[in-house]
Amino acid sequence: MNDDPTEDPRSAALEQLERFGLSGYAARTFVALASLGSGTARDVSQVSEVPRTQVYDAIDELHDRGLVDILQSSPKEFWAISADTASRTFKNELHRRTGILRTALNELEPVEHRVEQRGIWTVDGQRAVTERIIEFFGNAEEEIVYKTSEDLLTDDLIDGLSEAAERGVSIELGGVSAAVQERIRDEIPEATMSESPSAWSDMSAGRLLLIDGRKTLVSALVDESDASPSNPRSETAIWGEGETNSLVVVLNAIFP
Amino acid sequence: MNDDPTEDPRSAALEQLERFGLSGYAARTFVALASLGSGTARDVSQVSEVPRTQVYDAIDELHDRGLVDILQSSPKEFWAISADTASRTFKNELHRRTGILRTALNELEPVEHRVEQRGIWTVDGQRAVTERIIEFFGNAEEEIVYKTSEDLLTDDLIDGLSEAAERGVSIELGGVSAAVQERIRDEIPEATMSESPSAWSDMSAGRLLLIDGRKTLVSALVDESDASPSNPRSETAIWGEGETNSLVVVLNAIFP
DNA sequence: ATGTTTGTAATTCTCTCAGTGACAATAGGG
DNA sequence: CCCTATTGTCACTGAGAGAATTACAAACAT
Repeated sequence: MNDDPTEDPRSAALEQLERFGLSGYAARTFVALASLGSGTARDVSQVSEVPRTQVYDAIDELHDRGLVDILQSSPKEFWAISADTASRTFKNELHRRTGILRTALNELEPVEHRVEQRGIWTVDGQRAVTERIIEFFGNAEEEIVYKTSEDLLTDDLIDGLSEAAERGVSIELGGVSAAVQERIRDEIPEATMSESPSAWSDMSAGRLLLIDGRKTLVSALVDESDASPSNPRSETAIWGEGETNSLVVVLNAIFP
Repeated sequence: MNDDPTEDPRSAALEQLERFGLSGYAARTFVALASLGSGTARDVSQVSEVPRTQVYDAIDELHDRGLVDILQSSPKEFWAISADTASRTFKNELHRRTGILRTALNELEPVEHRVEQRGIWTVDGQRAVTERIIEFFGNAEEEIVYKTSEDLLTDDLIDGLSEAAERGVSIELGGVSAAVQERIRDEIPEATMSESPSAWSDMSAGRLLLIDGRKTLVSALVDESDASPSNPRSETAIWGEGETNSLVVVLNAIFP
């Protein structure tokens, strides 16, 4: 995946546009028009390497999406909306659609979304692990113990902790340096913090979460074979729920 | 398109998930798991009508996206993240990706994004027309004259006007009732407003925009053949730019 | 009038994904 | 311990979408 849009803007834009549902031709046509400002089918075809006869279909697709305006003349001329307007357009559409998805899924969701006592579940990927932790923060009722490698402590997570604290959940946060402790004390004054607590200091890096003594999650950072410099090394986590869950039992024993 | 997620949540969720890039099987599997909470391949297969043997691939896809966790046992058990977490996950991803797209397109964009003097451009669709108007608001330097059917005056547009007003652009807003005028005066005190100005009152509904005397846009609402109750009747607009542009000349003559 | 450019349409090819079946590994029950 | 049902993996087929090419008529310029 091309994550650095300044390095190869053309292919970065192409990738995103296609993943937003445009056909390959439509994406290439739009990128061509965006760099040209405006032009005819011929112009577009030359810089985009889309067959000229297919430019018209691509333009239809883009016009329907509101990304391109058409000048009815001969030859027809096409005009791409600005970068800012384009990303605004997408953002609006996607915002609307995540809203639809949210309510739809909430309609479907069963009342009890609880999980079995036994068993250890797996989650992979830094983003997914973070999301899962935030979800667990939201379910906490009494106590959160969270020890983390400092660079994994994103704003999302701090927000989640902060909300839990406001509900009256006691927070114990470990692994954070004195400097960051300072910053967090502003947002979550109730939290107790430590720099390198107990057994955790031994672990290379990763996270440990204990909630209400009955739900837990541990993660480790792994160097993958295809580790690219842009892509942060990925994370693997396991979690379990329930008083008798083996993972919960073990971790409760280690971190009293 | 299924726009009302409370009416048929299942198909609404399916549609959105697929448009976010999931395969049909993955989408159906996730919806099944979301209503089940958790279950085995067999369970999923029964409620989703995905062939049991394909559930595993679908789960892989979902696990990679961070939407499903896996219990390594026999039989394997699968667990869907909550509706809120799911929509959060998508929103984050899409936010990130629109950001990439924005910077990539800005890199590509030519310095002069100006359009020819002659020619009349077309835009279709309420959303696209609104976006175009906001874009034009952003380019205004001295004066905006905007007459609109009241129900088309969304918050987006008011924000755009407000920003322009802060830049020192004079605003003349027409077609708004006394009640709405009140509300707007709070946000844009500089604007002058009128209820049904000059020739505009004759037109059924639509919008008229004049910017700095050299750019203009007119729109009309059209009842389409396939007009569904959910889908608002669509809008068609034309616009032109330049002192000598024929549309600009005509409209400047009508609205002095 | 004539040659070129432009827009539309029909056609072929390719690749992804839905859908199906074979088969080995595993679990559970007698 | 053996037998049967279930589970997970793989390989295959077929249908459909989209990429790419060609043919052709209308519009335009000279």
